[in-house]
Amino acid sequence: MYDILLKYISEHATSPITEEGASLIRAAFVYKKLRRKQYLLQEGDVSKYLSFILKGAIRQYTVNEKGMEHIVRFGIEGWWTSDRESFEMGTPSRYNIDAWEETELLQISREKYVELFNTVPAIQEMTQELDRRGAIAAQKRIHSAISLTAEERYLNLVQTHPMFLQRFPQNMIASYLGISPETLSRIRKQSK
Amino acid sequence: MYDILLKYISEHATSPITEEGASLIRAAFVYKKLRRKQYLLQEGDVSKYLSFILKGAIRQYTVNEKGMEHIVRFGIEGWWTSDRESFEMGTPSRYNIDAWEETELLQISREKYVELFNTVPAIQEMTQELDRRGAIAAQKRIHSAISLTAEERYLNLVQTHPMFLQRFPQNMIASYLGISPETLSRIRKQSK
DNA sequence: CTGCAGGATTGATAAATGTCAATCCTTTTT
DNA sequence: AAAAAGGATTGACATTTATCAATCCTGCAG
Repeated sequence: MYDILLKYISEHATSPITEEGASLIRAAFVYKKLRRKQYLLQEGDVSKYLSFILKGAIRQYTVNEKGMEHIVRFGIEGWWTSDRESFEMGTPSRYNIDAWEETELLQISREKYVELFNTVPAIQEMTQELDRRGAIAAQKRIHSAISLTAEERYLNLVQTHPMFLQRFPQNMIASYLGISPETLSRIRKQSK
Repeated sequence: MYDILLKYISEHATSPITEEGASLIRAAFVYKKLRRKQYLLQEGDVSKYLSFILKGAIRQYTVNEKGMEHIVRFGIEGWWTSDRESFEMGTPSRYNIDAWEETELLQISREKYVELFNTVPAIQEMTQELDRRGAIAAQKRIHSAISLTAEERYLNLVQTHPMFLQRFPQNMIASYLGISPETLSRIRKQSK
């Protein structure tokens, strides 16, 4: 179970994980299983853990006054999830995170993460690598949101994250793109 | 001149900068001045430097086939600029960065940055802090783009970055918000 | 099988936003 | 002081996208 995580870390770090590092990692992460629709985080709560997704699919979203959901992030196996602001600052989150598919996680608390960060070089390197990729991806998504039409954003998603289309229903894809489900349906028909 | 940078770094790091660290920093950063409208980076070029803005105002944007500009980022004194993807990967950038006001920078190359990162703890800490803040800010901007109306996005900008409104013309603010200048003009009239 | 629940699609219509062209300001240049 | 340039505003109109309501699917629970 931890092998998947250890493999992931070493693939995203430059230095290898020592046997001791591996033990520390195994000791710090706790396994958790979520059923479909189960919350990992609810608005108003503090995001206590950073979770590595072993299997399954989750979404992070807000709910506005009118009850409309807006998905800011999807996650599937091999991705991490948490509300970073809440996790790092200890403040209540404005987001919900829940499982769309039955999901298995490995979770670590902030304290243990900081500890690992300072004792296991591969963890530090992986963090930097993920920050880098995250920053680049965020920039692209912002650019897409402000400069493309609904159809272009959809076609872009098909190119960049086709797996999302397999794993999440269309109404969630629409929410992620910032358009209504009806508009997405029409775009898809249009695009043959 | 370097004092502004050193002060900035120490304010965003936990460990203090040693005298030796300060010398290394001074040796690594090079001063550069841009006139109004001068490019710091042009689409197709590689972003060779990470720049700290001492004074002035810049924007990072794309130009599409129709010649329309879309601003993804503003920068003023105390902010950093570069196209991160291009800077880190050495790939040609899709963005332009140019000076809106006359601007003074301190620039560092990737090689020197990596070197500083590995020898000056405060640089490493500052980088982590900036990544954290950048990730949180990016998340908020994505959320704003997919879930708010044009008017709400504008009012949100007024709250979060009022200085942008002072420093950049309205057509650039509109571009940053992903709306047309006419729409922004009408929103502002509307909002009394 | 049958019925239902969760989505997806479709049509009609409304609302938001973009586009184009004219005009109005201001500030800078000559 | 006049002219030019860069923005901002306004009106008319076009286009995109949202909203609402009615079906339509399709998989699965009884």
